Amino acid sequence: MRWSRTLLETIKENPSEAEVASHQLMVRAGMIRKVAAGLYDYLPLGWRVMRKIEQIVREEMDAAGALEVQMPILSPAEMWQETGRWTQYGAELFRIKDRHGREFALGPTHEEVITDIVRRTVRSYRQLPVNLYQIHTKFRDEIRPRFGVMRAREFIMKDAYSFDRDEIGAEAAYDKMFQTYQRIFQRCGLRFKAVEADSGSIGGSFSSEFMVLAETGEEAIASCTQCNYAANIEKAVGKLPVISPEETPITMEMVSTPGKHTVEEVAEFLQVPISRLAKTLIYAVDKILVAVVIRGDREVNEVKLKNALGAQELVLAGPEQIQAATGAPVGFAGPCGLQGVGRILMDDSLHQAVNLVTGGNRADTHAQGVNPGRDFQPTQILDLKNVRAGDLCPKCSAVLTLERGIEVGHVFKLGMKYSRAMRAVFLDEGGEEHFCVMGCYGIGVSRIAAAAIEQNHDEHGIIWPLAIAPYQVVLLPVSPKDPRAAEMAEEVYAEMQAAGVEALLDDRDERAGIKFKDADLTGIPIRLTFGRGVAENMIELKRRDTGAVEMVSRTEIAARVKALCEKMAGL
RNA sequence: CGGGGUGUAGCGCAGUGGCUAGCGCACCUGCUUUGGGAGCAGGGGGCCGACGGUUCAAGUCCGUCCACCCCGACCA
Repeated sequence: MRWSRTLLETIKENPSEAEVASHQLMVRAGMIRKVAAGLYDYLPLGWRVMRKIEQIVREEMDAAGALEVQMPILSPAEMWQETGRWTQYGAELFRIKDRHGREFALGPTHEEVITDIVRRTVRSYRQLPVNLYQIHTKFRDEIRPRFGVMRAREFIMKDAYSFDRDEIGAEAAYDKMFQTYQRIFQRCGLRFKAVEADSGSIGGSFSSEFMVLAETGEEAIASCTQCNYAANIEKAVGKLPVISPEETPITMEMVSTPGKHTVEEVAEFLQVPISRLAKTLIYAVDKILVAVVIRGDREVNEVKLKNALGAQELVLAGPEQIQAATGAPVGFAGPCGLQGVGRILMDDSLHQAVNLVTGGNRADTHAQGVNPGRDFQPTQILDLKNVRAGDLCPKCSAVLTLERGIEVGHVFKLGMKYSRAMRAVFLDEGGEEHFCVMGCYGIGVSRIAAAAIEQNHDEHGIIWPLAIAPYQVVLLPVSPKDPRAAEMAEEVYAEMQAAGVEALLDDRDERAGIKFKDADLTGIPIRLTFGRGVAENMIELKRRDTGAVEMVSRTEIAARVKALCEKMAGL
């Protein structure tokens, strides 16, 4: 491709709306342009990257035996009602009505539609297992779209769904996809980590996320410094030592704590460490109030709490609800004698803890010397806290660290959630009917591009991994007025095309500085400069990643570039 | 949804209530320049987010709405 014909406009200044490097660079390099919040045009350069990523995904999915299909973006409300997700998915589901008033969803994911395909197609065990996938646009009305295509309302996703006759088959399908995903992300040149994850609104029994490690990632990951344990913070479990187990329990007594309603204020006032406090949070869960008691220095993990309660909606109770439930204003709730809630859940950080300080369920009052089991009876003791760096690994008890990541893939074991709700059944050898056992597997194609930039850039611009670069080589004649250089660039450009190398010829009538800056900004892995060396039939070859420069003779250039491409692609 | 911020040329930004709304970049023409975002000269491009109000006079003040960005979404 000739640069002058690509409608490729770069800009010098960062757009004011872009915060993170990938967003800034994608806009500056002319890859994307914002249409509205969370909606982007993919311009020619950006779209080439998407197609590169799609192609890698497609090749690996095909190699894994999956079948590509295409489902409609619109799906009828009835299907979503069958599984209950029409109401459960909430405001994130884009809904529209047709001219007759019939309701549709813009697909955020396609479990319902794929299950409908299978229930209408699969009748016999002989047709199983099957794994169907598609690559197209998904719609999610995100609370807050941000970071460019990283969290957009419309994005490109590969979604795959496996159907098996039993758990053993489903397990194998899951493992196959897990391995396939590792290959895909490796081929895309990403540094990533697979972590245990919560299944969220997709459901199912177990899931793993593939995280690209980056400071700007929206997800927090806990991982073990010794073994291979790694989990999303939503799911991660950390062990911690119990508080002073050898201390003898003292008598519980009320103390006056006027105006002290945060844990920090109470700890300071009573001169005890914050970890000695047990805070009591009152949640409103589907109209019922639930108390959660947790160590003062710890945070409740609402995903864990939701899962423990089987709840869909979870909000902290308002001041009136708290007053009604505890008899005290906000800040003085405690578990002892607490009558106004349905359940008292205690985080296991307080298991065997002694002599705690809690709220007194009376204004300006706290209780000291509180001992769980003696002074109050939790309904359940559960792990409900967020892991912190320094907690201990649940598998091997080594220290856990926290990192940040960008979720680029997620694989789920779904079980029979959808096949049962939508009656996707088959007959076995004995003529007996069974539900299909499902798995589902997503990859954020557009997010991979952003994640790759987040991991691979410098102050000059993008540094594409070769496999997903929009072009592999940029040819740069330094002076348009130098006919020998221009001519040689044209010849080499033709040779590149003949050799199957994707080349971009910078044929613009621009000064050298502009061309060099743009070559760096757009991040094309190999740059060929036709300048001073041309008189001696030499071409300068520079790698964008290492910055290494070498002079290559005119006769060897095609072979050299071809070999370097193969090396950089890891072939 | 709550809080904060911003809307002026394609992009980045100036602009005491007072003449025909500016600057840099980008764009077009010409001349010079030519290995790291050139110089000079000339030029094109604006519903100043929308609507309503105050005023002799509104980009500027007031109100309402809209869009976009950031933080938060309840940790007692």
